[in-house]
Amino acid sequence: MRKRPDGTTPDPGARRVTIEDVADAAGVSVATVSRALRDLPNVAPSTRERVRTVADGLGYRAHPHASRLAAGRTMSIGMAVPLLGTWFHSQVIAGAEAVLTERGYDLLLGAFENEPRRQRLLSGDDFPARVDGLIFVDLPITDDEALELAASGRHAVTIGCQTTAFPSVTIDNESGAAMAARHLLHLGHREIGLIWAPSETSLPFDVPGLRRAGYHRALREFGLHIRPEREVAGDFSIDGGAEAMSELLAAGSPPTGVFAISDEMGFGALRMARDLGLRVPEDISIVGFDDHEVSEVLGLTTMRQPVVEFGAIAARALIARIEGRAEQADHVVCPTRLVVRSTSARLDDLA
Amino acid sequence: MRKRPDGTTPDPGARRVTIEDVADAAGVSVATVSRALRDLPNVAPSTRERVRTVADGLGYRAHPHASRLAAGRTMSIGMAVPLLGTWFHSQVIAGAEAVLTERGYDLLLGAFENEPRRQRLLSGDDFPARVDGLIFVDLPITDDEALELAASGRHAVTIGCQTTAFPSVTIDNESGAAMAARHLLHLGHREIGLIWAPSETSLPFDVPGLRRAGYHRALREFGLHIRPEREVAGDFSIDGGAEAMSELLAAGSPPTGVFAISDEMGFGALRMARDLGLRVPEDISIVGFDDHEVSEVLGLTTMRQPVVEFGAIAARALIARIEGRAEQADHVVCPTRLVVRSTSARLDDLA
DNA sequence: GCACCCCTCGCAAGCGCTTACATGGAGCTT
DNA sequence: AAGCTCCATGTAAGCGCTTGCGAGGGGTGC
Repeated sequence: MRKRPDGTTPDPGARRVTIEDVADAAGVSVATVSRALRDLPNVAPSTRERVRTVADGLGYRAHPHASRLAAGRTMSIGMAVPLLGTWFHSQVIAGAEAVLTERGYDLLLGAFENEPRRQRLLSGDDFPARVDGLIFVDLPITDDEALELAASGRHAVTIGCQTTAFPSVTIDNESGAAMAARHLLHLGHREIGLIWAPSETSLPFDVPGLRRAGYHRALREFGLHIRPEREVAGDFSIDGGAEAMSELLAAGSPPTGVFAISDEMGFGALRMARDLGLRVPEDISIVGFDDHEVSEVLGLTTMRQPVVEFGAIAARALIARIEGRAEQADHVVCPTRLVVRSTSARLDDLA
Repeated sequence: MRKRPDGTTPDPGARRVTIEDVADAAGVSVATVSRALRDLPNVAPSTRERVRTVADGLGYRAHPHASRLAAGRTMSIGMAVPLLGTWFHSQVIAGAEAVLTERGYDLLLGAFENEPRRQRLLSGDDFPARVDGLIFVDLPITDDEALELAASGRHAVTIGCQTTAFPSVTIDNESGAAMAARHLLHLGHREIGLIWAPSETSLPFDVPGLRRAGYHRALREFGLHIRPEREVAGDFSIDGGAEAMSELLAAGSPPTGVFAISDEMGFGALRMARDLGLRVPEDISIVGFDDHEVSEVLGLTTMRQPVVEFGAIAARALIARIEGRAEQADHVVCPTRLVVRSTSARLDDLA
């Protein structure tokens, strides 16, 4: 049994194999073991091989916290999302996880549903301190906050928003939304409602705001003017979409087409329209944004965005930064694409 | 500037406030700081207060890896799920995260889409070594594996399956499924198809197998006999459900009611039925299992299970174990409940 | 055959925190 | 007033790994 300086005897069951055990068994120093196992130079091939064999035989694995402490690297990255459990964020997380795991990084997850938690995730000495890098998903972060974080030596990548301090992966929300609205316009619709969400922030990358701007752009292109009563903001959810739809339909002259800035809101809108006795698309057309996996089932016309890719691209860019390569473009803008299904139809087809 | 034994000068920007800085500033030893900040006994109230103030002023936070190394605790728990990005698992994760965060634990996420990764998540010296406890979601784990993990001093809770070694949170899959099938039977259906998934394992808590058994039980209760050609196993996904449905409908005498063992498979079944020109529920009834958030939109009749709760209950039980309390019941079986919507109707109503 | 290199490897000082044990003074007991 | 107990602190040895520095040894060039 291994002696310990403090004289205690470690629990035999719980004792883990340490680098020292490997060193003893291989007849070399711990330093050599460390170097051999991590493919560092200056280790004779034969030694490296022997150490590897011994380590495998003993089932040795470096104690994560110890190596992290000593090396200053954690081999884990932190991911901050506004909400866990939503389709969009799950997909992004899944995309990132696949890449991270493959590269040997662990994924530490955090949600910032309130301001204290947001602070914590941004506070250089807390959450960011325990990981090698961060992926912020739709995190409202000012340029100053980002610069401060960067100045303290942290690596990060943002998804869905953009700062000057870090790489980002986004889509062109405005163009995408314009394309969605144009789809309705091309189908002959002129009374087009918007279901969006309140802009939570005044930051320049406010997603709902950008999509609304795209909708405006398309309307203007067709010489229509913006009618505020045609725009209803709701909760970014199915129920939010349903409520917004009901409000939209309660108006004097209800729209013949509706653009919902997320598929989930679109789902709610669809349900509400049908609950109110409208046929979709015969009486009203609905277009969403995301291409949620269920959209196909519902036949929802939508703008597809490569959600899983967001996570994967961000993870790759982050790792590249951490490992000192900066191969990736700083700001990746992913393509979006209209997927026409059965919730949108020509105005002429109206009964 | 703080001197370092090795003579180097740390990057001023990156230097973090250490416990030593606090000790110096407060005029006490690091030991006292450590004790004061962690509410350990044997610290004079006045000292504790002073240390706290100084620490706050300096913005001190214990370096996570250092304290973990020294204390042996990580204040983080690991969660292993088969897949990231599915609705079910996202919900479970969300439920766990909320509890964990509130209690100050971090969430380390891992997926075990293949066997090497499963091994890694179970290997006492790897993933489990870096956390204080584990939550396994639908992880195929044998009793032996669980006992071995427990013997090496690890804490864990399983969701969706059960071992003798750890607490668990599950539902009564068989009864739930029987209830779903009975719903169709009560509506007068006698030709009932099953869309299930291949049992990946021979473990006793095989979910698809249990749900299938429940379906069998209900049929038997009604004096019907099991017809293997009425059971199609598919991928646990929308497309899997669609394919299974198409196979079911291709048979000579198609069923008038179908029980899909997950809502997502139910979605696919629904889509396929409609694509093939069938009206639901007029021509065929469909019942799912889960109560996915989109099920309401689609009107899918289903068995609801408290998915978010799974995560929350597991997290609480795990923390109780870790912190030496064992207040929670060992094996929690959550209730399920039939939610009748519009995809199921009386057989009489058939045209 | 000698000086010089380069390579492999060991030594030991950390990384920042926790904690067993030692210390010393204040307050009590008798 | 001597002897104890108890509590607040300090001291220092780890936790297990990484890494700068130096040492020794075999090769190479002239």
